Amino acid sequence: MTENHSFKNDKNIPNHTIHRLSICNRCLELFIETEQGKTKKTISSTEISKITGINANQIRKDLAYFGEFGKRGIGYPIRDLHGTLKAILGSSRKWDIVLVGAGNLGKALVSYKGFQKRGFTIKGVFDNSRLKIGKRINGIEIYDIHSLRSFVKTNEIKVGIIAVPLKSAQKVANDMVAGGIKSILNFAPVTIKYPKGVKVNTIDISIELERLIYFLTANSKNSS
Amino acid sequence: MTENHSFKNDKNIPNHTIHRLSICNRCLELFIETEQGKTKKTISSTEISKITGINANQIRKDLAYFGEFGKRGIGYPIRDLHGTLKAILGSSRKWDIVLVGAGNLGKALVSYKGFQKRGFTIKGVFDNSRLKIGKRINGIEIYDIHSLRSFVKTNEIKVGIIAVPLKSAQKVANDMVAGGIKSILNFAPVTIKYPKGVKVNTIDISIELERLIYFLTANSKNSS
DNA sequence: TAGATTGTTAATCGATTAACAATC
DNA sequence: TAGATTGTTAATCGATTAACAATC
Repeated sequence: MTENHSFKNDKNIPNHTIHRLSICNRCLELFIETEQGKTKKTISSTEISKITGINANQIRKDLAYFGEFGKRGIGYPIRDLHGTLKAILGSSRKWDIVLVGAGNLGKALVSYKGFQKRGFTIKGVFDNSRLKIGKRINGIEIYDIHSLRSFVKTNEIKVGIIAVPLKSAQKVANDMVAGGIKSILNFAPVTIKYPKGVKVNTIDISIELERLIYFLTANSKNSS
Repeated sequence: MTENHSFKNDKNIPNHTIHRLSICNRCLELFIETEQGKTKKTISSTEISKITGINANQIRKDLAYFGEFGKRGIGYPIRDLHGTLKAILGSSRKWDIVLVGAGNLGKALVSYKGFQKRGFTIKGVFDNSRLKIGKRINGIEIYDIHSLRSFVKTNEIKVGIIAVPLKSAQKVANDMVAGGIKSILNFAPVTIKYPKGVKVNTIDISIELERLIYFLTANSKNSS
């Protein structure tokens, strides 16, 4: 069932729009599986606002960048909207990815179920430890880090995840880019340098905690 | 060696400022440990810009919200600046946290070394599985999820991490808030509802990947 | 027709970048 | 004094919110 969910994409899409649409997509997905969602045919921006926490005006605006998907006075057809969002976000396609680092975090990521759901398949896990190379986690073989570059190239992989200690993160990123990877999700707490045409998204867990902490301390001073 | 790194905090601090200062803090920390960093006494905003990738004007502006830490014509005294940043970000204090969910991700987080470095101590891990309760990961005992609320209350814990499947995430968040937790880092792919005065930061790994993917697909159309 | 809700324009708000006087 | 670099103001840019005509 390959449906056609076409959308335009001329304008300059604001940075945050994609993030919000991703959240809408996720919430819609969950909503469709509820009792209510099974029977409901359309959903309004106000209702989407309620389940996502995103301002309704903004939802309409974000969607409008890609086309007109709703009916005035009615709302958006739920299932169609979900299909469109998936198409916009590229999660209707399948994406092969590589994961570097078979430590605790790497293992957790390999067994993370959310990936399959959104069309991501881990094609190979890489590590530099003799003790790990050749073994398997979750059925996926751990390869020697030295073969990363050629593996990426021959399999034409465009997406990579870095889950190694900070000292080796930049080196891994370089290898990924050399092999042709364009999108990197980095969990190492370093600022990665990369050429134009490549995008790196760093998730630093400590930094995320620090942001929360700042809020705590700031609030204890001037409780707003 | 409890130094005094005072700073003012009257103004309304932009949202992104804290995130950027966190990155500066991390990069400065790494820089101090390099050969160059060991001897260097001061650092300019341009130099910080180079190691962080953040615009130099912005770095100066971000710092200016909290005080005057540099000398015109000279730059910022490296070690002092680092101390000030730690004080601003609250990472010079110790923070006790609880972690809920002893699955793969939970295990990875418990053994994550970055926490200690930034003053976070996991006081307890909680799970609902009979098989896990009573066992230990990394020396930290796994408690029954039912004791979460009272544990948080008696230990006056303000920070919690959610690493459970999406179906139980909201319930866990409610218990945390009921116990007095103010800051929650949530790894479950759901939008958590929470009362005023509490802050929740959700890290959804799939969504982060989707953002990268959008960039890939958008680029293949109009390669800008 | 009346009520609801979209798509879009206008108004507001906030964040980033540029520029420069102050000063080491 | 000349060069460097801060702290801060002004200019620009972008994102969010409000408002409303179009229309189901």
